[in-house]
Formats: sequence, structure tokens, C-alpha cells
Amino acid sequence: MVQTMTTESPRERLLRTANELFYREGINSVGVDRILSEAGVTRQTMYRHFAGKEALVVAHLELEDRTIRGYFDAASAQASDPKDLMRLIVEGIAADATTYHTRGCPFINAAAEFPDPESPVRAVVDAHRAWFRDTLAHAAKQAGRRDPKRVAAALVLLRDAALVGVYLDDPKIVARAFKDTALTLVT
Amino acid sequence: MVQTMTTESPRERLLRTANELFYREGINSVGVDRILSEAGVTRQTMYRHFAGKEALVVAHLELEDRTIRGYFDAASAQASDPKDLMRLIVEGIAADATTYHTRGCPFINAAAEFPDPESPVRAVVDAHRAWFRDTLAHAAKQAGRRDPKRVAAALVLLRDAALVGVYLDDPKIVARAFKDTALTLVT
DNA sequence: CTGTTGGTAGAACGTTCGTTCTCTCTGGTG
DNA sequence: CACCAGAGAGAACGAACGTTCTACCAACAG
Repeated sequence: MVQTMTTESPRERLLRTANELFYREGINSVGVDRILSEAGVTRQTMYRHFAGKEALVVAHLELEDRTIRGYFDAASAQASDPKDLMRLIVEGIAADATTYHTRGCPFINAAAEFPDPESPVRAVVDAHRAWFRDTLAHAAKQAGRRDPKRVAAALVLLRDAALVGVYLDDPKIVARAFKDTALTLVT
Repeated sequence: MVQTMTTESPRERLLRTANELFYREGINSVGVDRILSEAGVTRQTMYRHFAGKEALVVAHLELEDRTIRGYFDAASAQASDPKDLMRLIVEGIAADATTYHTRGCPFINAAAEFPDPESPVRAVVDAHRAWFRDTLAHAAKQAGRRDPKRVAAALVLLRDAALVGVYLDDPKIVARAFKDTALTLVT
């Protein structure tokens, strides 16, 4: 237990590799063998930690969910007041879309590949989107908006569009259009 | 050649079936056998008309492209003046998103499954989005906007979001948020 | 009448997929 | 020391994938 921080456990390597590959190349396009060889992990190890590929997909989305919630927690801690938080959220989304999530939204992409609404994958997608919407509505209410739900719905709309846009169109133009529209909305 | 209008040719059946299945269930999730059996067409017939599955995917997106362009032509013919056209476009997008394209945008979904930017599939996606952006910019300019490119970029953003939103969130709320935001933008 | 074209029917190809199995080795705990 | 959970190595499974092949049939044009 001394130097466990420097070396990644097989499970961590597996999840991190799956996270990258699923996002960058699409879920159905990436086979289990590919993940295993790139993570340097054997089949047995994977099936010991995850029930199957679908469970790995779910874990990948849950990891994305935790990461994004982390961004929000950081922004909340940094904000000087509720209105400043709204601005930080918009700026944070724009920064995320132009640096990390340049291949669209992992949840939207996953939903495109999993049409069954009852799928466990879709359940994670729904949960994340519900959290995001509620969090935005709460922040908008704190900032004194009389129509927090409307503001939240519009912001969700714009974030979806921004993430898709930086993937398929000119990132600079899209990021600017997003910030313009979103900032006028929240101020 | 007398009653060719009532009966669909095998090629037409094939393309229509592929179009529906690819959109509703995802491209990689739908196998060739599935399309063939549901279209009532044999393998030979398919490979006579299309080089392979990828060519069928391209044809599916080209069909979507033609359909959407048809909507625009119809709106252009119906509009009383350039400003009215802008309004008709927004209404048309909202109507399309809540009736036909309830599983997201076929081009965005396809791009999520084809990560290679050099893929023929991505070429069709890019071409469609370029046409859409240019058409919107032209319409905005006709309507007297001084910043047609900005308006077009924002409208593309909003349409992407609306199509995703009606798939993953409450269609009514999303359609309303879209129309609210888009109409204030174009007027 | 005779090709040729475009369709049906069905077997078969090689590959890849996700999954399961057996065997061995190592590191720590009882 | 004995034990066993966790990980590595690799074979093997059945199913599904996209694709190719052969054989037969109908319609139309020369």
C-alpha cells in the first residue's frame, strides 16, 4: 500500500482505456480485444471486474458523469456569487468543448448507438441529463431568475449544440456563438 | 412501364428500409441481413446496386439530404417575403423535430459512429451541414440581417440541439425552448 | 428465337465479435 | 507453511458480421 498511487491498477487502466477508445472511436466500433490489448490487460481480468462489454460502457459513462460533476463542484467553490457561478458555468462548458470533449457529447453519442430506451446505457444517459438540468435550474434560481426552468432548458439546448458543433463544424466559430448566446441568456 | 408508380422497385424498397433502420436503430447495430430480410430483397440484388454496406449508408444520408432540401424548397415557395421565410424555417425545423426526426439528427448520429473524418460517410455529413449553413446565411442576408453568418451559426447550433433534445428530453419543452430562442434570434 | 439484364434462392467464405475455459504464476493473509 | 484471490497467457466457443459464389427464373430487346 506504499506506492499504489504511482502505478495504475489493471482495473483503472482498463476503465481509462475504454473511456478514451469509446469516446474517440465510437462504442460499437471498438471491440473488446482492442481495449484489452491497449490497456495491457487480459480477458479474464476484464470479466472479473465487469459483467461484459455493456457493463464497461456503463462504467465509462459513469466516469464521464463523475468528471463533469467535478467540474461543477470546482466552479461552485470558485464562484464569488450565484450570478458569477452562472458565468463560470458557461465559460467552463465552452472551455471543455474546445479542449477535452472535441468529439461531441459522450452521452449523446452513446444514445445514438443504443436505441433501446430501456437499456442500462440509456439509464445512465438519462440520469446524467436530469442531474445537469436540475443543477442548472437550481443555479439559475439562486441567481435570482424568475424562470429557472426555462433558463436551464435553454442552457441544456445550447450545451448539446456546442459539443456537437465543435466536433462537426469550426470550433472557434461555434464556441463564440455558444458564449454569445448563452451569456446573453444568463445575464 | 405502366404501373411502376404503385409498385416499389427492389432498389427503392432496399433504400427506404435501410433509411428507416439506420436511423431508428443505429448504423452499426443493424446488420445487412436484417435490412435484406425486412426489405424482402436478396443479397445479390443489394450488391448489384451498392458496392457494400458503407455505400448503403452514404445513400441513406444522401436521401435524408434530398428530403431536407425539399423542405426548404417548399418553404421558399410558400414564403411571402424573406422575413417570413426565416419564420417558416424555424417553424419547419420544430415541426420536423417533433414528428419525423424524433431520434436525433441522422447526420450527427452517423458522425458519432464514423470517427474517421476522411470517411465517405463524413463527407456527406460535412456537405449537408455546409449546405445548411450557407442556405441559412443566404436567407438571413435576404431578410436584411447585417450579420447573416452569425445568425446562421446560431441557428445551426439551435437546430442541432433541438433534434438531440426531442430524442433525449421532453419533446414539448425542447420544442418550445427552441422556438422561443430561435424566433427571438431571427426577428 | 436468343441473349442479356435484373431479380430470387441459398450455400459458403473468412473475419470478427463477445464470451468462456484451462493453466500458470505471484503476493499477500491465515 | 498453506492457502487463495487476483492477474497473465492463450486456446476455444458459437454467433454474427460483410461479402462472394453458383444456380435458376422472368422479362424485355435484338
